[in-house]
Formats: sequence, structure tokens, C-alpha cells
Amino acid sequence: MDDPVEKKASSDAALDRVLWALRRAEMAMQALKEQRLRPLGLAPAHYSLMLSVRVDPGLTGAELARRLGVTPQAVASLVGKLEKRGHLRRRAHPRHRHIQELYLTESGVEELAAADAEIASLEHQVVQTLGATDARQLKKLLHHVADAMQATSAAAESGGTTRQPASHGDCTQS
Amino acid sequence: MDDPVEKKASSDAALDRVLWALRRAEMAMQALKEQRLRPLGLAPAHYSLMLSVRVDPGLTGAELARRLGVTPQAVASLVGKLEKRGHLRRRAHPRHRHIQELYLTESGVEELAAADAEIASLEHQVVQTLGATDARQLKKLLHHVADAMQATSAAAESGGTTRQPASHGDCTQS
DNA sequence: TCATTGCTATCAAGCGTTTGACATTAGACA
DNA sequence: TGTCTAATGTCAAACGCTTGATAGCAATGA
Repeated sequence: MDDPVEKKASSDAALDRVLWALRRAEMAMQALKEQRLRPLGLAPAHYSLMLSVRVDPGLTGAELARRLGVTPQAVASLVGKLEKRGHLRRRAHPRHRHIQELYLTESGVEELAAADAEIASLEHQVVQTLGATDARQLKKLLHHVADAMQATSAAAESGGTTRQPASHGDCTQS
Repeated sequence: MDDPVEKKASSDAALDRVLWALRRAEMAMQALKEQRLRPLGLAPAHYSLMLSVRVDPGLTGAELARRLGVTPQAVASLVGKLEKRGHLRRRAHPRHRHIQELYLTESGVEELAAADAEIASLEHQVVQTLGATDARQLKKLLHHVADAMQATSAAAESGGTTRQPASHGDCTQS
């Protein structure tokens, strides 16, 4: 661990890839998100879930699971916790009474706003680091990559790859 | 995507952030990695661990944990499995006999090469999608962000990378 | 009309990781 | 020299998520 001889790291091709840079950046960002959200008692997963519900109120658990890239059980667990805290509310679907729609409560909106302020602060920091032009460029490139990779993933195994949304939101709107 | 009423998604500021693009791209990439590595019987975590050991042979478990952003126990679990398969070897440190250094075996090198070929294929696909120039640009921007965020994270919590208990960890140098 | 198909929600079990605590060991300092 | 600090490795328990399987409800087609 105190090797005077520099024979490594930069010489390995695997560390000079876009994939590695992407993973590195995302890990650092995730760590920072967790750090900022901890004082609020919210995990990143909680934030993502509440954000999705704010964007599309009345979302069902299954649809939510597809968007977040996790299983319905994981969503149920999170929803249960958030409901117990009073941030989220489950309500029966008007037509399909077996289905439950999800809504944010007042305290949920409040908590989400606080969390979102932290995340926005992080975003601001990133933009400031890169500059507005480069930040916009980075965002564009990332979306380009994400789109291409999602298409590839769906094409490779038509149906479910890892846990891929077959995107059939029929209950998402009523 | 047949919603007659477009009242959402693109109107929310939270979905128009670099952070969201980053997370999206990384999720898609991770799913694809897992998909490609599954036939080899390797999880992405296994690949990352073996790669780190290849880059720096003789790495200790604790140091590995810091680099991978997980706890030493998680590393121990992975190492145990990889050792049982014969891909990894633990050896006592010459000076500190309580510490164990990690090395790849022949079959480990072989397996890693096969996995690395898959990842390289993915990298190639990304570069082809973006073009060489944009790919290089993306990589540069990502590293820039990662460096800045790691610095921020270290500054906020004088110690490690948030994830691991910074109780003993700061010698991230090798 | 009835049966089939598809999706949702939920329970039970298993695996992997984190948190917390403890034994061991080398280096630093009095 | 002896003690104290720092860092590694490991054990035990808790938490979270995934896989697999089951029940209920609605829309489609014969």
C-alpha cells in the first residue's frame, strides 16, 4: 500500500472507459445525495419514490416499480414506511377497487420540497463546476446514452431484461 | 405514451437535471452489464472486485472496500465466494501477518478476461453511439464531476466517502 | 353467457449488504 | 520497556431487496 513503483492504475485500459467514468460519477453523486438527505431522515429511494408520485399523482405500485427499476415488493415496503410517517396515502382505484392509487399528503409535499431543495443545491453545484454550457452538453450526452442503452436492453431480451418496464401503462390514467 | 393530456413529466424541473440524466444512464448501463455478465456466472460486483485486484495485485480487503464504496464485510463475502471458485487467492502479508493480500489465480485472470471482453463490447457500443469525439468529451466531463463531488464529499465529512464508517479510513492512497 | 388472459397486490423464503461490536496486531510515544 | 492508538479482519443481528408462488379483479373473445 506504499508502493513507490507506479506500475498500475493509469496503465489499465479498463479504467480509461466511459463506463468507468460513468460509474465513478454516479457513485460519488449517490454518496452525496445520501449525505444531504440523511438529516431529513430520507433515503434516496424514498426521495425518488415521492418524486415520481408528485410528477404523476395516482400512480399504482406496479407502475411505480417499473419506473424505479425495482420490484413491486420493494415499492410496497417503501410505501408502507412512507404511509406510516404520514407522507403518503393509498386510495382505492375508482374503477378497479383492487388497485391502489398513491398520493402525497400535505406533510409529504412539504418533506419532498425540503429534499428537493437539497438535490437542487447539488445540481447547482454540478452546473457551477462544469459551467452552463458543458453541463447542458453532459446532460444531453447522458440522455443519448441512456436512450440507446435502454433500447439495446429491451431488444436483447424482448420482455423483461433485468426488471424492465414493458411500458403498458393502462391504469396510469383514469 | 398515448396520454391525450400532457400535464406532467416534462413540466417538472426535477426531471430536467444533470443528476437525473446521470442516474438514468447509470441504471441502464448497470442493467446491461448485469445482462452481459450473467452467462458467465459473474455479478457486476464480482467483476469490479476482480478488476481492482488485477489493477493492484496484493490489495487488502479493507482497501478494496474503500475503493468499491462498500463495507469490508461485503468484500469479505465476495472474496469468500471467489476464493471458493478458485478465482482469487488470499495470502498473508509478509510484514503484517494479520492482514491478507489478495491475488488473482490463473482461472481468475481467465474469467476476468472473458468478463472484460463483454464490458469492452459495451464500451464499444457506447462509443459507436456517441461518436469518438463526444464519447471522449463525455468521459472528461464525468471525471470532472466525479473529482469535484468526491472532493466535496470528503470536505463535508472529514474522512471517507460517506458510505463507509470513516472511523478508521483515510489512507485511500496505495 | 362463460372461460381465458393479463395485471395487480401480497405472502413466504432466500440472499446480500449494512450496522454494531470485538479480537488481533503493528507502530508511536512516554 | 510498556502502554496506547490505529487499522485490519471477523462474528452476530438487522435491514432491504429479489425470487417464487398465490389470490383477486377486470377486459377480451368464443
